Amino acid sequence: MGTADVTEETAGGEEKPWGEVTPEAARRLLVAAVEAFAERGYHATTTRDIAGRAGMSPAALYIHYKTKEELLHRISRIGHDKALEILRSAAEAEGSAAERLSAAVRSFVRWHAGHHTTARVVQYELDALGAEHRTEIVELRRQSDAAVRRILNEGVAAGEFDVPDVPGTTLAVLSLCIDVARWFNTEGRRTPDEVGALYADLVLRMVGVQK
Amino acid sequence: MGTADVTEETAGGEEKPWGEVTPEAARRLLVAAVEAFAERGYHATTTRDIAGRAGMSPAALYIHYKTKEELLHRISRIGHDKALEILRSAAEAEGSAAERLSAAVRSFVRWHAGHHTTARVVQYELDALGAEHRTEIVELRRQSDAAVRRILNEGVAAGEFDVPDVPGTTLAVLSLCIDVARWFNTEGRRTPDEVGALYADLVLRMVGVQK
DNA sequence: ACAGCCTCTAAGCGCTTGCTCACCCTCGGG
DNA sequence: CCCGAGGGTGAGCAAGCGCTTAGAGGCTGT
Repeated sequence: MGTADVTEETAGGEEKPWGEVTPEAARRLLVAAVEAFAERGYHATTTRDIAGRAGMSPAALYIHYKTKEELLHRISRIGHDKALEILRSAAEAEGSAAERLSAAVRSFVRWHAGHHTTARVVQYELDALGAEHRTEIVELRRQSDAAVRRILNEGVAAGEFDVPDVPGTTLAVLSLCIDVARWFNTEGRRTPDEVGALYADLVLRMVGVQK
Repeated sequence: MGTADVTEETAGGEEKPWGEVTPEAARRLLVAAVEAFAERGYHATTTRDIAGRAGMSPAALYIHYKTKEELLHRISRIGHDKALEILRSAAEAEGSAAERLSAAVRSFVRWHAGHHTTARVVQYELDALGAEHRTEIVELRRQSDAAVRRILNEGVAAGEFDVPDVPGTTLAVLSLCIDVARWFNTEGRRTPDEVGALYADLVLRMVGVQK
């Protein structure tokens, strides 16, 4: 089955939300689930609600997904993959540590703001996953942590950053970015780009870079 | 069995865990609910689970609380009151803006780490409240926002801080502090005091204060 | 044409949920 | 001694839950 790669790079303009989910009906169900989970939370969402949003009968869900938890897992997995990829591609680019940190925070935050419904599910419904699926996802988060910590360490080694507590600052930077998914609102006055720029600036200050 | 052994005293203030909840049985139920909500979330917690943790039958809950949602409201209200009071007393103290900001962040974070089970319910189960209760709580959060923004504005006016975007930075500071409740773990290697100190330092850097 | 397959539905099963109700216990004041 | 009041319980109700099953409908290849 699975054709592969999850990576569909958002080049410049177009963006197809969940293109990698292949049977069209399965994609509709998944999109409906993301909306419902983000709005009411996993446990408060019923399978009937998901199917209803997708314009299908409750039973249709079980043709494409074994359980409601599998739906959450798929969402969480794809979302984490995408978030991690975004972080990494910025972190592994060329340039000074300050430039890479700035780019990583900017794009990571922009994703959390722009896809805040998905991000909310991805970041805040982790406990609803079964034990096995959860450990799989936790491993992905460890990799996000490692990516950020690496930039900080390199910045310190190069004398660019002044960071007394690298693990603690790594935690704080990621926490700051992730929490964007909680408060960001499309009707608010800031665009994802603006929040990304603001946060990149704030994080550079946290590591002692003057502008 | 359960004696009132839960007394965690924070030096510097008279504080009994949930002393203001008056019938003893009601207090036990509320403490049980905080634990359960923090562990599994509001919607995944059953009234039977809460009653069971308090050593009572499921029906006992309804002698002291009209609904499960009222329990959440009581917890949320008391928790927000306490968090806001902690923020305010630091914010309205004497001293420079930098000193007050540092103290506010330190104590706010310390509370979120030390009482992370309560804080998790208070900060992340807001959507589970009914409409009326939610707007009441949202007003309290607006006041937290105002308290922090005031310090930032005063610091900028006094020339202590360099903050281009005061509302945005206010949001970021509060977001950073609040998210502590999500990741903090008692078994981790940091104490609430250490996290508070680290975060106070990071926030001072965010507003452009050199140490 | 039609068999084989996949998608989707109507109906519903077994179970759990939030919550209720009739009744029992304990206890202080006459 | 009885009394009434209020905290507590066992049993259980109506509703809603995740999920299953039997079968209808519509493609495709021969």
